[in-house]
Amino acid sequence: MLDTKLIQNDFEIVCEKLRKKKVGEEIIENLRTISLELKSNRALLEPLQAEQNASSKLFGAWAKEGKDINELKAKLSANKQKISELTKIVKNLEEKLSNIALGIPNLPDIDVPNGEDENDNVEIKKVLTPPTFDFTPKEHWEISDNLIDFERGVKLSKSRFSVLKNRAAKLERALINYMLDFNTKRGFSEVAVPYIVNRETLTGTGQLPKFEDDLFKIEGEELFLIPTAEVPVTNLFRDEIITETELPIKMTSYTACFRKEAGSAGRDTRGMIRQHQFDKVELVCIAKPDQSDRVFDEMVECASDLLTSLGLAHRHLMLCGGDLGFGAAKTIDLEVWFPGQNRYREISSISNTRDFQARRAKIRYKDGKKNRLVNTLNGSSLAVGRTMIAIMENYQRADGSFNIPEVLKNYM
RNA sequence: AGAGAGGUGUCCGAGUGGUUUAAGGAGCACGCUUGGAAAGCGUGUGUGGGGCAACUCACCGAGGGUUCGAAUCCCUUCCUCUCUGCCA
Repeated sequence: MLDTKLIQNDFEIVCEKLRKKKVGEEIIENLRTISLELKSNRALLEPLQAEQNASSKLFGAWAKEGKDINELKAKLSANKQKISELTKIVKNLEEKLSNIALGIPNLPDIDVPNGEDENDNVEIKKVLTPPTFDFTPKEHWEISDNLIDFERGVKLSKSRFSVLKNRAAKLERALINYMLDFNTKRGFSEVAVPYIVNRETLTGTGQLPKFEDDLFKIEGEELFLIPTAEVPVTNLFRDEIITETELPIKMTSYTACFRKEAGSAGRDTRGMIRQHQFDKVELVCIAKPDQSDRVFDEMVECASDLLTSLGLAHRHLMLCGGDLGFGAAKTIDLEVWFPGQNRYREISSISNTRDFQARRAKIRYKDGKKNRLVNTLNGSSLAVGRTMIAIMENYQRADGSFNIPEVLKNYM
């Protein structure tokens, strides 16, 4: 959520920044109008409430002394009417305001490049060189004939579900353990969290109210399957005031993730790239505003080094404004090389949301006497399924089998 | 799932219609004291909004209602605990 004071006072700057994210000015204008209207109505309401409070106190005293209270009572009744009318107006405006405010995306950082979509993302650097083959490299589903069972995944559930067998199942498990250990050594403490969360939790991180269609909802309950560990882990601190000395808090968490992939019909239907259920090891950090850039770099480095340690060639991309997610002020994607597809594909996405989620989720820290909003950051380290198929493709041999990276051998 | 009890600030906890303007305690911060610390004493200390400020409004799980006035009474709902049932 954006700071309504910022919208009231620096309207032009907010519009300018949101243009990068392709948000129309009418929405911001509307938000500003309502917030100003709310402010003026509150200014009318509050003196009435003050009077009501004071007079009601008098009422008690007078009644005790046996004074005549009929006139006072009439006055207070009339005042009560006015208060209830104004309260209705104020409540209504508050609701309107929050409905609009919760649907407006975060402002991008100044160094975020302009651009329409993923084609305008800016490559920052490449790490490692893609391997060369003396045969035509295959795609992962050609390599993994007996290891990933797509047909039975569909039988059990529906399309975009799969079953891992034997060495693939074991590799998946090895990767989760390896990733968690790697992150823990970098100072991220491990947490295990629920996979089913409520509406408040999803509103805190920004998935709701706007993106309900992307979520699996539990029938008959106000509960949803998590689309990423970012949701429960960030919300660990919802409605809390953190002691300043505890910051930054750096966490890592393995969870399954569930996404409807509502908008991606027809994309990546073949193979394991885009599934309704997938495993991911996530990094989540809570930091003071002046720490968050440093923490962001640490997270990018952690995920990138993890890929390097697995011998996987990858590149860093700075997302342009048009491709930036709803809550992100700044995002760096890591894309790993897939020889079978002959291209780089996303395997990690690291974002700084600044105080966008913190304002929604009311995550604050004590700065001397003042409570201030923290910055929250999240990033994958890494998407496990995609890492597994990247290993299959990059370590494949001519006979259709594949090797296991050296660092994983102790985990297999 | 059924029955009972309960949800008050960072924590514990008092509070069944009118100085609650949320007591008291712990913790925390600062000061005094001390060679230093502890203890002791003093002061400060909930959240959110408006205002340069004095100050002011709202908030006692959430949402409605009754009343001139609600933490307190009524309704709805969520959650926690205990017992019973079920279950890995």
